[in-house]
Amino acid sequence: MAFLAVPQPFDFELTTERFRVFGPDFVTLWSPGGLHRVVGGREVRVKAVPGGVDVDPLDEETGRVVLKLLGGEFDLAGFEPDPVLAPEVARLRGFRPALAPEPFEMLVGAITAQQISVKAARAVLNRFIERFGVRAERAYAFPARDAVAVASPEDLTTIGFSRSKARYVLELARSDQDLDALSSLSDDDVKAELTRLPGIGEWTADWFLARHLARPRAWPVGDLALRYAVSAFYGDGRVLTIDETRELGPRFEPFQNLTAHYLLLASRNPG
DNA sequence: TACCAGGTAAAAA
DNA sequence: TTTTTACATGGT
Repeated sequence: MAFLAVPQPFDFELTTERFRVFGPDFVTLWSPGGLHRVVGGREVRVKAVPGGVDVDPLDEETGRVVLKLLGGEFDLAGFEPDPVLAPEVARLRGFRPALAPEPFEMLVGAITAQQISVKAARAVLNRFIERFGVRAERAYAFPARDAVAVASPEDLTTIGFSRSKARYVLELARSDQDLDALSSLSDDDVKAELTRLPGIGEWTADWFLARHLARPRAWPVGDLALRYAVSAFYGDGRVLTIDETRELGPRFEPFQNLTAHYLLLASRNPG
């Protein structure tokens, strides 16, 4: 049991909302007592305390993972939201976009969520985690890339992946792409590298920039929920097209990522 | 019961 | 080059 400071402002309940509202996440498992996650093979419990979180057990790697998970690297204090969004940012003060700490986890999660509802995707992904991941106490470690690489397409289609997605996940696991090395590239270069892989289009690459690398200007215009949210705040009554949503991006410069996350959270949680 | 949901690639026009 | 279609599951 040890205190880990989180940059202020920080609201634990708002930040962890996405680990509850779409159904349980077996890898980042929410319970009334706090968040459970496996780090380095050990289960860690994270709960809110004033000024940050209590982490048990806490070591250097765990601190790094938990801070990333809770969006600690976003510069919320320096966030200057668009005037239309400002009241929502004030209402939802302390919300930090929760990040996927590992790149493979981010990409498999995004592939799973392509086209289908987040709740449907969550059910499929949890079966994948049960099948290929390792359980500690309550939470599972996300399946290791080499454990997935030796799976068969049928292993994945049985769980609920489409044949296409089964191939995307297997080719990603077996690809020689160094996913950790992507963090040193520019936004455009990350997208160029990722979209060379089968099944990774602009939407998936944009969310990788947004929810794994925390790039300030990530703006996932292909995302249907984001288009609905943008349309609700900036539209004229109809749903904006992808191109129209893209054209609004510069208005939020350089806070596109935070803007997208606040728009989505505000839309899910109307005032 | 249908229909749609935080896309992508391949086929068809 | 642009438009259309197949895909799989879970919630409403």
